[in-house]
Amino acid sequence: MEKITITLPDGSTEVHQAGESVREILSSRCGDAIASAVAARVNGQMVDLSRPVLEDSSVELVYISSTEGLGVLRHSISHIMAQAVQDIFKGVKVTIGPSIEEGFYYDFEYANTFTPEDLEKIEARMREIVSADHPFVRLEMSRKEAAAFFEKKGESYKVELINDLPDDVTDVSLYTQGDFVDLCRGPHIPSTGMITAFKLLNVAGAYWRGNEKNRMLQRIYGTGFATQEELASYLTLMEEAKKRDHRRLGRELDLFQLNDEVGPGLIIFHPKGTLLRTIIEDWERKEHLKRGYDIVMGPQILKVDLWKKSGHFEHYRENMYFTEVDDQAYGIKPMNCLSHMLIYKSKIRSYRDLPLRYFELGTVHRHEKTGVLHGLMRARQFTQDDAHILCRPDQLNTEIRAIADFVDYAMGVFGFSYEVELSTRPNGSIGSDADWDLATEALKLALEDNAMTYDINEGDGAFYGPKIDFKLKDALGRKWQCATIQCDFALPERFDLSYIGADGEKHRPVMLHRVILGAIERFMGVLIEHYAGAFPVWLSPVQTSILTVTDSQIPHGEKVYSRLLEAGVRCERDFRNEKLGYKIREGQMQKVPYMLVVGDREVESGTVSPRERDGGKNLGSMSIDDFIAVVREKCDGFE
RNA sequence: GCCGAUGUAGCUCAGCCGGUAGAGCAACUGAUUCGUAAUCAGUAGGUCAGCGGUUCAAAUCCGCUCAUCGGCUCCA
Repeated sequence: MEKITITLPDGSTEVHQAGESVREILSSRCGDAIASAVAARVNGQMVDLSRPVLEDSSVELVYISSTEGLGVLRHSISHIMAQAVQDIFKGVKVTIGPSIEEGFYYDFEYANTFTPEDLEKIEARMREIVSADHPFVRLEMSRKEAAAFFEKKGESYKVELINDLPDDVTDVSLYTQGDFVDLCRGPHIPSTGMITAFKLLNVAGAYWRGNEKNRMLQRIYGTGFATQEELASYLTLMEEAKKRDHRRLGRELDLFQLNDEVGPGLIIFHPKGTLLRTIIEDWERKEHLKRGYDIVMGPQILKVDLWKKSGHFEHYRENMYFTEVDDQAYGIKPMNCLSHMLIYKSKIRSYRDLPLRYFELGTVHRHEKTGVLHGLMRARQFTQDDAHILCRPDQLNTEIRAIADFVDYAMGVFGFSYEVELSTRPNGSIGSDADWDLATEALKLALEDNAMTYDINEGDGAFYGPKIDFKLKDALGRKWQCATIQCDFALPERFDLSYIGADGEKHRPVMLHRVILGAIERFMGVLIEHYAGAFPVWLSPVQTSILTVTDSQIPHGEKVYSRLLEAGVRCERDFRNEKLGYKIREGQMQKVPYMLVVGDREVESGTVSPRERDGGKNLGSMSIDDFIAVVREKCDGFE
């Protein structure tokens, strides 16, 4: 028997027989620990504990506590779910069932639909499979054999998957637990009995292979954890997320409404929502002016011919609204670029004039499909903090880097971290390959110059150019696309934009489309959920509320109110005939940062007693001016 | 747009096997004048999403439409 050398995580080595399984190799060494391992990593590759090791290798155990280990567990649960589903329902075909960030899913083809009651039945059957403690067994077959095997079972999706494997794949692996067999790369946990905590969550439709031209399958989502406690805390977190839902908070905090009588995807901003929005917009204008942008404004509707010229009519028509005025066809703008192009064209431009940066808080309309609408996050009318930068090719790098810095600054101000993605040329786009390459390279280079790490999203660019997307992460770790930078050679070409170079000849400028917060509506939605409605002082539409103890302090309360308004503090009065505790409770639920208690003591000394929302601390009585200073300090650097 | 679920008072929800609607909170009115998360009492509030069908009778059963929610595809 051949001997092999095994390197352990601590760097030590052992000699073993070739062909011993990972479990055999590590059992003496790791003792009890191996019982809680779900899989192993051999030379960096994830494998089953039962996998034989044939050559010199480094070997380590993978536990549920690691992200990968949890993924293995969840993936195994998805197999058990598939088994349970096929046990209970006849005529179900299996497709794919991966683990995902928060759990797992499995897609099935089934003539009937799964109901919530079915999920309970499936869960019950899964528990039986778990207690039967079936081992997960790996089988290897040639792809031909495997295809024939699944063909015979009528599992046509599996056959399709096998047939679509790259040509150089000769063998595939299958996993069985009990009498269930599935095509699968693995690895899996040793046996079904290892599972302690799982729950099926919901049923949803999903296209086969994510393509809307394909058949719609039924997807069952579930999740699993190492312990019941972790599962319970996950479910609690979901409840918390629900409480932060911006649609719910929007109503509770009286920020905005979505009304059926108005129409889907159309938002009415109430006074407080409008105030919040105005604060953000004022901040934007100031920050843009600081960075050398010019603020501009274009019309809401532009003639259809102009949209034909830009390419939007051809490439974006399904998302546009059209109208007619005096027998003339108009398109309602889904993007703000056209007016900006015409501003550029209104004069002859010199190379010395560039870059020109046109900024518009531009309201656009897009006909979004009904199924995607979602409160403020996905609306049919929204306002972008949009800008178009026209520059010389040699300025591209500096401009892109400056935008990336701007985004970085803005995310810091609002308290978000973010990730960066670069999206390349999609199908059906306009422009030459050379320009696309140039633009893509420019974006890439700027990111690298700024030392930003990024992922590449192949084929996900806009129809006119590649883009950098910034996905911000909120307090619950959810990601939202907000900022984007898009590089565009096509529109300057279509509009025949030019500048006079140092050589006295005409040259073509390059254009950057970019947003920092994205859509103000979406950004507000994200902010609401991020802060759970408890905005920092500088953003709070109501910064303070004055609470009288009894009616007799109303005159003093009014005085405080007008002093605060005058000082620019956003302020409300709660002079109702209610007990102080009642008013405080309400102010707390309305998430007002400071409540100013005004009782006889304050009247006498001409002061206020602020109570902090966060922590409920009573700051004691202070003069009105001192309180104004407290608010100003909290807003310092933002406004 | 696709798959599924849901739609009852401002909000959260109850309303069984069909017999013309109910609670809590909110609102309003009155009393109370109160010191850091809910004072008491009373009043009002519903074309049961809309339209059509079945039935002696529909919130309840059936169909269509609209909207919302969870996903898929798409996206700021």
